[in-house]
Amino acid sequence: MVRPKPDTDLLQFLKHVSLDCVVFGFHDNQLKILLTRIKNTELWALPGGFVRKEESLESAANRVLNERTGLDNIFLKPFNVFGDPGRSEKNPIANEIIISGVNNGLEWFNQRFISVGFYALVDFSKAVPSPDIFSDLCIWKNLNETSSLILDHNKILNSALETLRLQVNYQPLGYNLLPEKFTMPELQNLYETILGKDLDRRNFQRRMLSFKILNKLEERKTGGAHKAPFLYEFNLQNYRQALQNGLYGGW
Amino acid sequence: MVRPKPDTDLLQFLKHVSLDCVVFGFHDNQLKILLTRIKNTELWALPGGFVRKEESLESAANRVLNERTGLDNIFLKPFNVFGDPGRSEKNPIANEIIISGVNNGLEWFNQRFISVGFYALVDFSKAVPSPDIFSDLCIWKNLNETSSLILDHNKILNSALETLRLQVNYQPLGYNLLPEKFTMPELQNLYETILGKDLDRRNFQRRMLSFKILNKLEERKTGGAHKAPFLYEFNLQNYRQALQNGLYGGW
DNA sequence: TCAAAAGTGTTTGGTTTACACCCATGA
DNA sequence: TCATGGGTGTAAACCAAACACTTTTGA
Repeated sequence: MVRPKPDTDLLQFLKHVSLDCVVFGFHDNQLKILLTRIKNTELWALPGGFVRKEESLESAANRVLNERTGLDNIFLKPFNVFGDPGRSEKNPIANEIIISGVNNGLEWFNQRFISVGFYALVDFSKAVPSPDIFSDLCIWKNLNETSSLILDHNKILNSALETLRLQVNYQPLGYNLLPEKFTMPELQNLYETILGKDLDRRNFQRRMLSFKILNKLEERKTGGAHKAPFLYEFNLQNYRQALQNGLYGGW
Repeated sequence: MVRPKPDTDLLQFLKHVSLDCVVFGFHDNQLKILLTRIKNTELWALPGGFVRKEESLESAANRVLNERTGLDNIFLKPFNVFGDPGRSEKNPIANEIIISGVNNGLEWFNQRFISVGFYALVDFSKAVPSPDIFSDLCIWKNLNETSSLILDHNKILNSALETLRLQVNYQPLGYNLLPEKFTMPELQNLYETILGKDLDRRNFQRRMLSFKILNKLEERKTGGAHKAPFLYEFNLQNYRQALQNGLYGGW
């Protein structure tokens, strides 16, 4: 097997094209975003990368996310393109590049980039974040801790959030963001967090169950205070089917 | 004023990046798509183009569409990115390029392209289609006449259609696709065409009016057979407001 | 034993659906 | 004059919002 050249050989990538990933996870009743901290700085960025000359965009995104999370077969979708001239000017990574002496690094990062934004949904409990060669840290942040990212990454993040909200009835959010087994309150909390509003506990449950996309398990989630809630899992077959038409309704 | 260099100078554009436009119009109760026919062939393509080095993606799309339709301020949105390796191999335009002797043309068209797909909504009655330098014809086609486009343009078209259907409650489709004054049956027909199913005439009208986004005019549309229907126009202020939350409902 | 979370059920009111009826127009 | 399309109205079915009561649990 031929080992891929290391990422420091920038000539293997398409010029002018990059990708940025907004990786969503859910933990402690909070929507989390995966961020990297650029080496020798306090600056935060979305995980991103470039596209190899013989690689599809989706493969590139998968590769990048695999490197950042250790996961395979991540659920991801392109949601927008960011291509304003000047958007990638003064990229702080360029400084890091100079320091680490990557070949043609400065020239590369001074290009104008058209960046394809992907959003990804991952199981928080399974992801193992790890930084790339430009960063010294890669961790989950709460949404309210993402206020000043580099370049136009806040714009990209907001665009992803907007897409997530619009597609809440058309994408398998719960399936990808929650562990295999979860409780109804956890699922509700996820929806409340994404939609940014409270939902009635009883109506939510009735509605969710009416979709016939959940299997109720015998087990309950013990350990927490208060009454132990039942565990559910997704009925994948019915779920995919139901999403074809959208989980109709305006929450 | 400095005149822009002619399009035959390909070096003024970003490498590896292109854009393809799915332009929708509505006429004779049919959804129409703008297509170009490649010179010296019977091959049809979506209108497309490249991105100047100092130009935003949106400006590039606007420029291309202005050239193809004569219209300014066209409603357009990026809806997807198409970047599979090989998608732009064997581009039939390359032959045309050889014939017309464009500088570096063959090399240019043999690149791998990441193409940004835009969909546009235009008033059929106002657009004046005209071909680009690679085509000898630019005309409206019905959806059912678009079966074998070049490269992956059918895939792009289908993706645009899917987006249109998903966004039917969130985008000002009627406002951009219909003339200023239109009848309720025309509006209904537009929705039926996009959604691909029949709607009840009376319920459609009640619902549309309940959104408060239409001004009913005194005039009626005369000339057709049968009872003359009233004309309406959009109440732009209310329309924009209403679209913020989506025209709730599952048709 | 009590506050807080979770399971289950019911009432109510608005919305959507499925219709019926009348009017206008050109063939 | 009549078939067809358009304007207006209504009853029934359905669904979603609001709310009550009971059960379980750890502090």
